Amino acid sequence: MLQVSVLKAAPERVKQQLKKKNFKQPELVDRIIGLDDARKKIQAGYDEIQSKINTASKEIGMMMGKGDKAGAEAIKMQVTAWKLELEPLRESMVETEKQLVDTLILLPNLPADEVPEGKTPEENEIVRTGGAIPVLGADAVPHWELATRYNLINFELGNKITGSGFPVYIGKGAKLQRSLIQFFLDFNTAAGYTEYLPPFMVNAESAYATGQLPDKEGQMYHATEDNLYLIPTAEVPVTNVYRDTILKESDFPVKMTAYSPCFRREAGSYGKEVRGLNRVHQFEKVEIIQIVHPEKSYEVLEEMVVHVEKLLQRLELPYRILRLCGGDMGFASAITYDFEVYSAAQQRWLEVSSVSNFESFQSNRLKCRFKGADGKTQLVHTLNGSALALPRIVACLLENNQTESGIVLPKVLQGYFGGAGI
RNA sequence: GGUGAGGUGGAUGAGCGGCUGAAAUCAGUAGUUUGCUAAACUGCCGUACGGGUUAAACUGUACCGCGGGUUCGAAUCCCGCCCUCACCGCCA
Repeated sequence: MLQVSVLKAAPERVKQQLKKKNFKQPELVDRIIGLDDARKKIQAGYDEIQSKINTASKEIGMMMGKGDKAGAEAIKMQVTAWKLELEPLRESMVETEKQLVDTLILLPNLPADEVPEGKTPEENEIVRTGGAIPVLGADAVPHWELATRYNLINFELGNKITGSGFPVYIGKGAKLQRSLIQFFLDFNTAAGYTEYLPPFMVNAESAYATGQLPDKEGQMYHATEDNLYLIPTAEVPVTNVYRDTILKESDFPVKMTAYSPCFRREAGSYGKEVRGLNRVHQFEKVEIIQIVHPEKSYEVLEEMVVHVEKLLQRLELPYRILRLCGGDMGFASAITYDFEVYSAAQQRWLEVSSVSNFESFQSNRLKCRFKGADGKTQLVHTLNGSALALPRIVACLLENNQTESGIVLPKVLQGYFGGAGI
């Protein structure tokens, strides 16, 4: 959620920025400013009357103490009259405030200056690429066939137990998952991230604070009996560690990493987009999160991008880093870098990580602030990224490293896996 | 699932209709002092939205889990909800 003060400081510039994000109702900016002004005016009137009532009530107390019953009664009459004036003001204040928040919540975060213009994924900017795209033999097959051939993943079994999009990992397939998780967590903690193992379900308050509610309600599985949501990413529980807190500058940077399964309903997908591991309802992911001083967030963003890049290099996978264009970015993000790895058998790029700076958009709802050197509290900046999401990494590892005699794993995984390949 | 207790500022915890935005202690912070380590003493130390100021000072309102109610006046009384803890039952 944006701060009203940001809109007020430069409404026209905000509208321009919203346009870049492909937001269709820039007029809401003026509406919000109007509502805020109205709210202030109403509150000023309300406060004034309330102040008179408070003063009068104290007088009554003193008169009663002195035994001046008649005097007290006279003031009581006056207070009753004021209270009648107060009621409509209170109603319109609550109503205006509700409208203000309801409208403000519709505005996406503003894109950073370096975010490219554009509306579709085709307009994303390729920042750099790395690794070599392997040349596969004519008999190369996609990962879902390899998974079956070596009995690593059973998709049909998942259908039986739960439903489509819930793959069952078996034997070496399961161990590969565990190896990757272990490797990622080790790599992240070595870089100074503190490991968390968070709850995999969250309450509505937490889901709201990180922005999953109300925007993406349909995306999450909801256990209605207990009103809890299955997390779509570890970002939700882990970022909420710092909900309603005021940090000191010396607490920066807060660096957290967490493994979790992620649950996503992913309505509306179809065809080869969802084949095999390309898109599933439950998958494993290791997330990195930082909470930092606002002046440092872009520096930290670069650091996180390099960190994720190193992971891909260690895995020896061909990758590319995209800077998303305004129209393709997420609602809460000020800038996002997507990481894609090349799936050699499917001959397409698959997204495996997304690193974003939310600036103060998330911390505003999260109420995560810090007290600066000047003694003023202000909002922190939050950033997060996947490091990494497993399914598509597994897809590429299988496809790109397939040989006639089996699948060769990158060196970095061999120790974790307990073998050179499958 | 049953029974009981309770939710107060960063923490512990007092207050149980007006003198309480809230004692005290601890932590934090600024300073004084003693030769260091350390201790003692003194001041400061909640958040949000307003007014005010170059900036402060100062000042209005709200907030003692959340939402209602009673009252001239509520942290304090009443109702509903949420949550936590303890014991019992069940269970990994």
